[in-house]
Amino acid sequence: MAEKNIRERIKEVAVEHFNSNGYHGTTIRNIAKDVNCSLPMIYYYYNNKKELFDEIIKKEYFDLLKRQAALLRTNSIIDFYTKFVYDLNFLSNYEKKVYRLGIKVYLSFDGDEELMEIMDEWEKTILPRHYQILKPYLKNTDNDIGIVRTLVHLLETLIESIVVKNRFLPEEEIQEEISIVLRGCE
Amino acid sequence: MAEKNIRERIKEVAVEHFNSNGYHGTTIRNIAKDVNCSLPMIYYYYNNKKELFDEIIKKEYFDLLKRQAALLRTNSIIDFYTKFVYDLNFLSNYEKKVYRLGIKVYLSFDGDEELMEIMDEWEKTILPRHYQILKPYLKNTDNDIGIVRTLVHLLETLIESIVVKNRFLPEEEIQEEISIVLRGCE
DNA sequence: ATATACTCTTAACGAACGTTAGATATGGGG
DNA sequence: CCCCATATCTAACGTTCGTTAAGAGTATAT
Repeated sequence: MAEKNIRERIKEVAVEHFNSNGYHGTTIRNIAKDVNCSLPMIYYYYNNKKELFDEIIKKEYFDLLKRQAALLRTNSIIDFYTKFVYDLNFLSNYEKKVYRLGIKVYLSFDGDEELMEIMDEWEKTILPRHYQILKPYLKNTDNDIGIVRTLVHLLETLIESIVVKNRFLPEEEIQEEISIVLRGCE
Repeated sequence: MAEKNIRERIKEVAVEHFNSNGYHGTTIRNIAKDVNCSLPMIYYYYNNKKELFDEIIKKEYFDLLKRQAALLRTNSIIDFYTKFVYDLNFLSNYEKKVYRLGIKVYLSFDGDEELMEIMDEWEKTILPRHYQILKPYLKNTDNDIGIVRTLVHLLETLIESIVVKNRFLPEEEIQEEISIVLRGCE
């Protein structure tokens, strides 16, 4: 047993490498080098390269999404979404990279078809979920769904800015943009 | 000389492969196989793999962006942006793949640092350009820049939906979302 | 007809890859 | 003290990769 659980160390380093170089650009040798262990050590904990990648997406990424979705609601809907996005700024580097990797698979820039299908299933839940959250604040006009869709689209770009492009988004900017879309609500 | 300019055929097939498998997942051998030519043929027209990738991004992708930016303006600003996005639905498959590949590099999911820098330069021009376009329609309130930023963010997601996720976005949906952000303008 | 320039091929190079076989170290239970 | 399971290593396997050397086929110009 090394200083830290080696299995976890491997996963952490793997996230880094998959993130920077993609699935095919990442080599088991380089991961081993950064973990400071021998090459077959990785095969001791993971059956193969794909299994390592899969665990990151299926466990780490989706755990992160669920943790995020369980955020408590504040009394203002605009504040809620602002906080939702703003807090992403303060994810750990590891979490940000897992998130980034997930988005990469979500956009089918990496991973395989099996992972893509899992992502598609998740995507279908997004709109209804936010519709439920926003429902009490909507004014029952005929473009309610349009507002939800627009907000979700905006959120997607904001998340990408923070997580994928690694920018820091100030709270006021986030609030301003969300307010523009939700203008009239609440 | 083959049926078509072989150099162009190679580029077309390369776009396909880089798109599906990323830079590292793409092999010169597989490109050659799909082009129906021998492997060194590719080295006859391109010095190496990276040069082939670079030409696609530096020439094809940016040519596409410039062609797109040169769109004529209609009299309504909402119609202008709606058309801007809606027309993406009808890009050729080749153009869509080039676009997708460009976005992949833009999000630094592929490519190298040199290409990333070129992208960063381009990105800096985006906000000012749209501010110029929107200027006559803005009401000189203190969140003018916020509206421009929100619109650009929304456009980004819409473009991604069509080009990256390969969805078809109906004109009404696009118009609805843009209207929500530009609500009050014009 | 012969030389020259362009187009394209077969065959191979060395390097790097994912993966595995087999041995060694380590540490607790009988 | 020895046994056995777990943890880790060195060394190698076969495959595939990017790239190139060397030359064959073909058309044009002299």
